[in-house]
Amino acid sequence: MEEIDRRIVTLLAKDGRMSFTDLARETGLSVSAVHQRVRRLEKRGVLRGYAALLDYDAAGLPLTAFVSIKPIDPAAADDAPDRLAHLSAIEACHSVAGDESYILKVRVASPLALEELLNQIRTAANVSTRTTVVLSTPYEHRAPELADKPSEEPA
Amino acid sequence: MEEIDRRIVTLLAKDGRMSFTDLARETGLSVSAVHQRVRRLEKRGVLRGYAALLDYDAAGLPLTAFVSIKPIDPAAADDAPDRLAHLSAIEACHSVAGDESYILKVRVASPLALEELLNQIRTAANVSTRTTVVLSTPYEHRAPELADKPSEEPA
DNA sequence: TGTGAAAGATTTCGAAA
DNA sequence: TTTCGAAATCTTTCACA
Repeated sequence: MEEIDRRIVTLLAKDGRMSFTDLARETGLSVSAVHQRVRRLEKRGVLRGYAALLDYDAAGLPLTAFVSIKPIDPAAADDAPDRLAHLSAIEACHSVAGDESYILKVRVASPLALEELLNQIRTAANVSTRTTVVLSTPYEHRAPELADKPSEEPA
Repeated sequence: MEEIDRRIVTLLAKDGRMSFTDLARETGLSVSAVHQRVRRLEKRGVLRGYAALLDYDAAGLPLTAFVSIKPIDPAAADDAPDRLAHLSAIEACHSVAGDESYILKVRVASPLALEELLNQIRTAANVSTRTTVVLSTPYEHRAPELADKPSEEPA
């Protein structure tokens, strides 16, 4: 990925609705050239999609938490992500190194909803949970600074 | 926030570039009515912005980690988020309940870059760190399911 | 890969209900 | 808060360098 593509990706990471016209102006390319590059980045999977960023308080999901899970039966097949995918309160699932096997990020409406969710997680995936409640979020979803040589792999 | 707004927010959370024309069709409103609602949701802050979702491997930041931090001097002013804001590798900063005070989500290019980042975090905020490395991410950034009564507060 | 141009969609905004 | 309509912009594709 070259400089121009990195610039395009950075701009779209900051403003996912930026127009091709604006991208063209910012990059010094023609509109069609930018268009072509964006399509290529999408097809390659570098740009995975676009999303609106929400205010979760206003959206009725004011309680965020990180839930670390550990299998109760370490011998059982590890398909926790699949078993939990139907729970829409789970925004993300990361497999992690360390004592526990996954960290889930969850968003719920209330402490009661969190309690119910934890029960669902435990029974659906046969895991124990350890929950860290988020009190406030100074910042989130910041766009990264793309460095010099992101993925020099051949197509 | 009423049903239609929730529908609009949900649709934009899934596809941040959906056109007003499509939103209108999905909601049964006219294009301008949808347009006005979106603008109002943006002004109210319910829609906080739009972002492209990246493939961080392809973007050259293949290493994700959660860094929990704890102040070395518990009596010092707690301004860690401000002191860390300049580090662009930090994607998010959550104040949390529990033994540690913040959880940071970071994205870096390599283990070496992570080591350097941890040093910067420790010196910039005078904290100790505990790092959990992400091995893989089954899913992330899933759109929430907005419930019946998200924020019934008066304007 | 790049460019410019043209056709077709979309966005935006004022006025009316 | 909604709708309609028209002007301004944007998207998309094409032929060609």
